[in-house]
Amino acid sequence: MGHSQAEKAATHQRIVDVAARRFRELGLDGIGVADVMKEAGMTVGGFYKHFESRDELVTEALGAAFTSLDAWEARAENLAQAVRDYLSEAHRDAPGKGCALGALLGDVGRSNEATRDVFTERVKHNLAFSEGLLDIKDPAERRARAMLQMSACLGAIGLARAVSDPVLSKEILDGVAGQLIPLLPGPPD
Amino acid sequence: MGHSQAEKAATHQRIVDVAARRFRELGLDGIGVADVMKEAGMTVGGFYKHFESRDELVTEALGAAFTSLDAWEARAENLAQAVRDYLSEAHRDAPGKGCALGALLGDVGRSNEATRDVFTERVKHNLAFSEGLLDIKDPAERRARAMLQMSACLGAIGLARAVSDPVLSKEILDGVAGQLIPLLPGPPD
DNA sequence: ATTATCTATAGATCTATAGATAATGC
DNA sequence: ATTATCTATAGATCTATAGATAATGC
Repeated sequence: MGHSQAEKAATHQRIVDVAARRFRELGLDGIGVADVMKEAGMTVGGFYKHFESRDELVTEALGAAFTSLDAWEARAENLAQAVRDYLSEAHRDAPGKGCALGALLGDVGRSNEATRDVFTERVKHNLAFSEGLLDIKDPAERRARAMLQMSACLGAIGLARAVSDPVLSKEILDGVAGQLIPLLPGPPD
Repeated sequence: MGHSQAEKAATHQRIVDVAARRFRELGLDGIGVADVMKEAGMTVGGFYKHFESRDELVTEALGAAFTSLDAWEARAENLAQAVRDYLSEAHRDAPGKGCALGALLGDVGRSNEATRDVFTERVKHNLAFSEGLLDIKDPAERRARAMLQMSACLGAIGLARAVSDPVLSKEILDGVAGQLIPLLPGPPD
């Protein structure tokens, strides 16, 4: 108790990291402030010295979930491999460290403006990145193609997580990846 | 009070219909038993003469949301028009009477087995229907194509609802529809 | 007699705050 | 002196149940 500014900053980061993982696993309403604090090694009372409200944690954790995934982008120059990684069983089974767009798509649609703004910025960012890698002349067509790929990946990972039949789940991952990869530029390997 | 069996059946249907609409609008955790009952014109006390638990209402309402949409299928022989209707602003803005796959995709991924089973059956049903309309020889390719279309539609409607920028939202609906429709059989109109 | 519904409430859980405690940092 | 954290709790909300009431239906 009565810790330093440096410790407070580290604590803050721990809270946000726990929330970023748990929100992706359990949904934006799936875990309460007290349990997030407990997992961060704290008790609930300290929470409001770090955040104005639970909503503020949601927006900050969503942003953190996004920036923690910038590593994906570095590897994503190979778009085909990026699609395979995205539509993998490993990603399906680890939403807590996976894509927050896919994990929280539905929740964000029912969230407040601030949360939807954070989400929207990431959608724009990812679309721009994707467009930059596509080998299509017409800008409108290129942008539409990027939107198709994003939509298909988000829908497929959501479906793969939702269906209770593991055979169907794998079929969706592989089937959609198989449909998307031929649409991409670069050497088909 | 002390109403007839016929009235009870009508009441039951009213509860399920309210829940089917509200769950799609607000998420599976977005409305409580008491509020569902109030909107159905009842008080909370009668609920457990109709359902063993809240979870039972969820599975029954999800099933009802699906069967209430069989009307779509009748009109969907024209696949291109079905995609346009699905990826329309009208559908985006009325999740309560729209596709429950799209509205509840994320929620179902975190739900219990019974709920995921109901969802899974509908996914299989819709895939089989879609495959039947596709003009592709190879069965595996035809099935994968149906999965791509479903994934893209679910992802795009989810994105269109999640982003706070209305221009981007419309762009996603139109862009993805524009990418999907040329892949469909039938006269391009 | 049975039961569909109502009012009322127990018990759990969640957000947010109050006040105490023990460190930091001027 | 300030503050980061703790314990404790107020007040709201949610699921589920108990017991009363007024109809149905044998």
